[in-house]
Amino acid sequence: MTLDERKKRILESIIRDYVETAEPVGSRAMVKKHDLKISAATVRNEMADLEDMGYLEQPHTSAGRIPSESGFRYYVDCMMEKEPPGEREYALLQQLFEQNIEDWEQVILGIAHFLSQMTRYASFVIVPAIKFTEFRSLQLFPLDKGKALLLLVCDMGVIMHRIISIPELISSQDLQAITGMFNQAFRGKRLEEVKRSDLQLIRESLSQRRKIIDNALEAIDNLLQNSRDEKVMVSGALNILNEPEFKDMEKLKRILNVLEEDDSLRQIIPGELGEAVDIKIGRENPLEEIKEMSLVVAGYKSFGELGKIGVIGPVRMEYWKAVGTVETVRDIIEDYLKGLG
Amino acid sequence: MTLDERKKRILESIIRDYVETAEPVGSRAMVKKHDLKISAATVRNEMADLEDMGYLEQPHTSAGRIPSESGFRYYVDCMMEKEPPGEREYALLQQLFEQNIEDWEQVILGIAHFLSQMTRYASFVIVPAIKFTEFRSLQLFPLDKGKALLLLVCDMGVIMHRIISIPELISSQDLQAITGMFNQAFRGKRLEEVKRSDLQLIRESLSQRRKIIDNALEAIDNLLQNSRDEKVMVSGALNILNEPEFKDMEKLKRILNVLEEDDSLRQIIPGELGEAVDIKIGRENPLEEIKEMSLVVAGYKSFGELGKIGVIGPVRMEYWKAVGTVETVRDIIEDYLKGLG
DNA sequence: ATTAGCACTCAATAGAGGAGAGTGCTAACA
DNA sequence: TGTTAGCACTCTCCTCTATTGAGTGCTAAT
Repeated sequence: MTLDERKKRILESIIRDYVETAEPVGSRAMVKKHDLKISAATVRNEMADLEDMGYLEQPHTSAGRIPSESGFRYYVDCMMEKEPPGEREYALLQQLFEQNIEDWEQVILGIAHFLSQMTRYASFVIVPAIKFTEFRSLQLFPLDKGKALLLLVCDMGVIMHRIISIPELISSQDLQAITGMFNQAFRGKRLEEVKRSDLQLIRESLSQRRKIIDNALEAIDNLLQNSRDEKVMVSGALNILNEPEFKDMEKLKRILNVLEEDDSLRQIIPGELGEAVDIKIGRENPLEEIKEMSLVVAGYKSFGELGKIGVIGPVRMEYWKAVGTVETVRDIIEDYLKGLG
Repeated sequence: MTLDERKKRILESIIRDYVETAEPVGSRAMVKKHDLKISAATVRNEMADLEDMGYLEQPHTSAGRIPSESGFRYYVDCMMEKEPPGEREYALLQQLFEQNIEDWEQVILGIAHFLSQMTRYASFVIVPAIKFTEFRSLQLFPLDKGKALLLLVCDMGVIMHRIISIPELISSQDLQAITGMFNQAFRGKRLEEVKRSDLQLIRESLSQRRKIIDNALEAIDNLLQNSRDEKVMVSGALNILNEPEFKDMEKLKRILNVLEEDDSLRQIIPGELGEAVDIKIGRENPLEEIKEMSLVVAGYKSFGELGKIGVIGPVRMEYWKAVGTVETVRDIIEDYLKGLG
């Protein structure tokens, strides 16, 4: 279904006006504003056609037209030109990486912040679980009062620690022996491979130091459990307060609640993502709560896993800007991660 | 300024009704509801008195009365009976501590969550900086490619780490020597005492390994910087969406923004706190943005430092419940921390 | 000191009328 | 045949005007 040039121009004008003002667009006002070289009556005819095709709709008989979700979809698929961030913003983003190279957490936060600042929509960053990093070494440090620090070092700069209990009167040789045992067993394995079954194996082979090993194993299991979860970060959720379509309290509450809860958010975002930026408009979203919102998501490869970034805003979204920004940020992230590996 | 029994009863009835319904309370309806043994006319007279005293006010001539901020203040100071959480909730709270003993972060989050769930207001927890913990030991582990893990262990279970660069060809003896140096210099000191000047001292005394020491010092400095900041956690900010007084978008935005930004929040909360729970009602708050809200805060001692927990809600607050809950949670936290020290 | 009675006030609600923006249709035009 | 001007019509939004009703303050009686 392809539109002739004039219909396209009209559709685009309506979309741009509507996205800007959130008001239905009338034929006369539009002709004036966009300086189209045709009369309002002609535009009305074209609008009627576009409405028949399902790309426009009328809130009521005597109002202007607004783009339907199919209208936005057509625009996004066949007409849209992405609008990446400008020089200055781009520089700002890169700076983010340079400044906080040591602190990946900070970088992630910065990315989310940048996305929401740039687009004025809510943004999210999902960092995949780190189960694919490789185990490097394990250390036990005695602390005081029968406690020890268990330190788990992996590659990719992943380091985790826990405090465990140990018998008060254990020799440092014993401790070293146990440490060696663990290292032997785990060396070179991926974290996801270190399953309970492996842990069980060690437990059996070293029965004389059962207590301390049990504790250590439990701590490790716990750490792995944690690292198996992906991390979700949201920024700028309050931006939706500015959108007139959400002036209704109930709607607002529902949406903010979804954005606040990591689990609901995870459900919203598509599981699989291709190379291209993925766009879900309104009812294309599977979840009831956000059937009035649009989602712009991109996936990034992080140590072989799939991470996701994106923005979430009203259907009346500046898709050109959102897509341009999300895509740019994704590319920068991937470059950065490539540099690390 | 003390009120006679009847005036107190009337004031309390008005406060209870108003807190529940958010509507001005009229004489007739009140008499009926609370089954007071006096006539509406009498109540009207008393109300007029209470209004003269400044404890009540009228939105307009022909509306009922609502409690003024002074009215709430009088109630809170002279009449209120705290209402601590019930058995079940109390048990829930204690469970929180038992389950997550290893992960203080989790506990804090749980506390904030509990507070906001119980009271239905926004809650916050401020965890003081850990500058008063004592340095215990420092370790350097070589990782690959000229990198090492710097591990800083303090008492109270505080552990921090950073990755630093080291020369690729350094012997493990050298590394140990350097580690020993650091440990010597820092042992037993409080983190806040480890100032840049100390770091400078070490730097000079070991000039031959300048590069690695510089890196280590920078990392330590960085870590200390981080740990010097108190942590702020907010939960249930969206609860204010339910309060009818904030149905105005602009007001809502201002308040949510304050709750979202750690720094603004810090400014809101009183710096010094005594034993008792502190209550700030409406305009008693110094900051413009929350002059329409009330604050219930309690301080807790954490390793000699002052932490804070509390809730923030509309002036029309269930103070009895808020105070009871905050106080109970504070006590439990202090008990728990005492057990740790 | 308390209460019943009554006139008065004022916000909230509903309805009516008018203005304005926009449409669809028809007929004229290039 | 595509485009345009003209016009009647539609429908929301705004304003203006009762009307209602909860609540008060005052007065006089108990």
